[in-house]
Amino acid sequence: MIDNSVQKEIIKEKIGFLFDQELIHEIFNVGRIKSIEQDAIIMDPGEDIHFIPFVLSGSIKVSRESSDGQELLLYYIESGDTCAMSLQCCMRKNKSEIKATALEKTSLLMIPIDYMEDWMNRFASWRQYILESYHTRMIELIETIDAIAFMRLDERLEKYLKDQAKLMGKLEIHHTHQQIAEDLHSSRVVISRLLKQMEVKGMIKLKRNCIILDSI
Amino acid sequence: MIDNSVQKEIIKEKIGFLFDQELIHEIFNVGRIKSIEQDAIIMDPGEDIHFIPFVLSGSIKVSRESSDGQELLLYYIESGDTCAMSLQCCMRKNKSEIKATALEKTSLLMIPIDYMEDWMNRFASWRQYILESYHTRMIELIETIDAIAFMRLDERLEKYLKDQAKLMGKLEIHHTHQQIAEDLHSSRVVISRLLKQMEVKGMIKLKRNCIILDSI
DNA sequence: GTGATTCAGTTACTGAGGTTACAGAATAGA
DNA sequence: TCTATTCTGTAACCTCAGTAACTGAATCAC
Repeated sequence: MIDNSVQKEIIKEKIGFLFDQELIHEIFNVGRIKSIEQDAIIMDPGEDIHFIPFVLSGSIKVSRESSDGQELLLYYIESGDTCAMSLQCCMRKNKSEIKATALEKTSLLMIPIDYMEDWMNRFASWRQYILESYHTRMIELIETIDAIAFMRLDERLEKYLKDQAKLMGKLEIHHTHQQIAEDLHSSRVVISRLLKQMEVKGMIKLKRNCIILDSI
Repeated sequence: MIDNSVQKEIIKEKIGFLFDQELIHEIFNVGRIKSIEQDAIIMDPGEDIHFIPFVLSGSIKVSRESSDGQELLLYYIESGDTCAMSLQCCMRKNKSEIKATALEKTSLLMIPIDYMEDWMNRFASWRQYILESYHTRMIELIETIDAIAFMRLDERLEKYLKDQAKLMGKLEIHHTHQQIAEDLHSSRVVISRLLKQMEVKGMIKLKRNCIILDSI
């Protein structure tokens, strides 16, 4: 139960406008706040899911892992959003299909899955939110498919850097080439090569652990 | 309105077990049956959506088109299923993001979008169905991402042929190499090359307009 | 049947991106 | 300060898949 008034204010600010008053009260009653450190793994493929996480602050990276441990970034979840995949997984008590990692220090509102079905039946605003959430993720998955199917790696890299900059709200990106290679499911050498080309073209500046964009 | 008793029987058989009696009656009242010829385009990117289609018989191929007209197969919709993408598109009166084509002679039950929100509020079985539909499509999209990100083209081709055979219920696949190339977003020459390799390995037999699988 | 069209087979070539290997720069830790 | 570790740059090489070009086989239209 959330009885800290500061936390209540944060919840109201981040997701309050989405739901009716009654639902907000129930959220206060059953929700828990959880703080996540940067780079902590929130969810892993095959894990059981018992809570629905709402992002109050910070951001989450959702990625897919192949059987032999290779990764691919699917989409980000920002403040006010939830992880649509967990919703139905929860309702069927399924395993997770994806991996979720905190991109920065992140604060989550955790709702036990037992309330999902009840809220689905009682609150139109909840239904609306869940449906929109699903829809947004579908669109983002399709965007990801567009990228890997139709774009060359240099274009995907450029998009990745810009997306990352937008998400974090600054032009410096603090990632190693290795990390970027994993997100794009490529290799470090190739990413270094392409980044160097972008630097020569004057699009970015390269430092150790840091890429500085010219513009978004 | 559906007053043909044969049609009613078909609907009951295909989707009746999913919904309560009252909802079935409403479906009879507002639904229309539409017959689609093989290869007919049911939906195109950018098109307005006014109806939700349920597949009663036949099957539908859903694909994504890039800006310059290249295609990529996303997933199939079989009897008893609906097109999740259209659901939310409808509710927000959005445009389609995808292209849907009939794989064979297909019979659709068309529901005007105006009933969506009302049914969402009134029928738990409808909510359940819609959520499951979204979830299934998400899983399939992720499977598609797995394929294009982690698999080589020869593996994808093999999977494609087997999926196609399962879907149509027979080992002969009546496609030209060109069609397969489009679905997999590759080129005809490459597909011909890989198919020939599969034939040499004894996995398939090749005829004009027809590929015969050894097994599924 | 005959010509036109569509489909499939094949060769030669190209290029994007992955791999291996190594070296030097930056940083952390003692 | 000295050493160990991590990160980046670069070169040489390889492979998968795409492209262009041409051929013959199958099928269609008349």
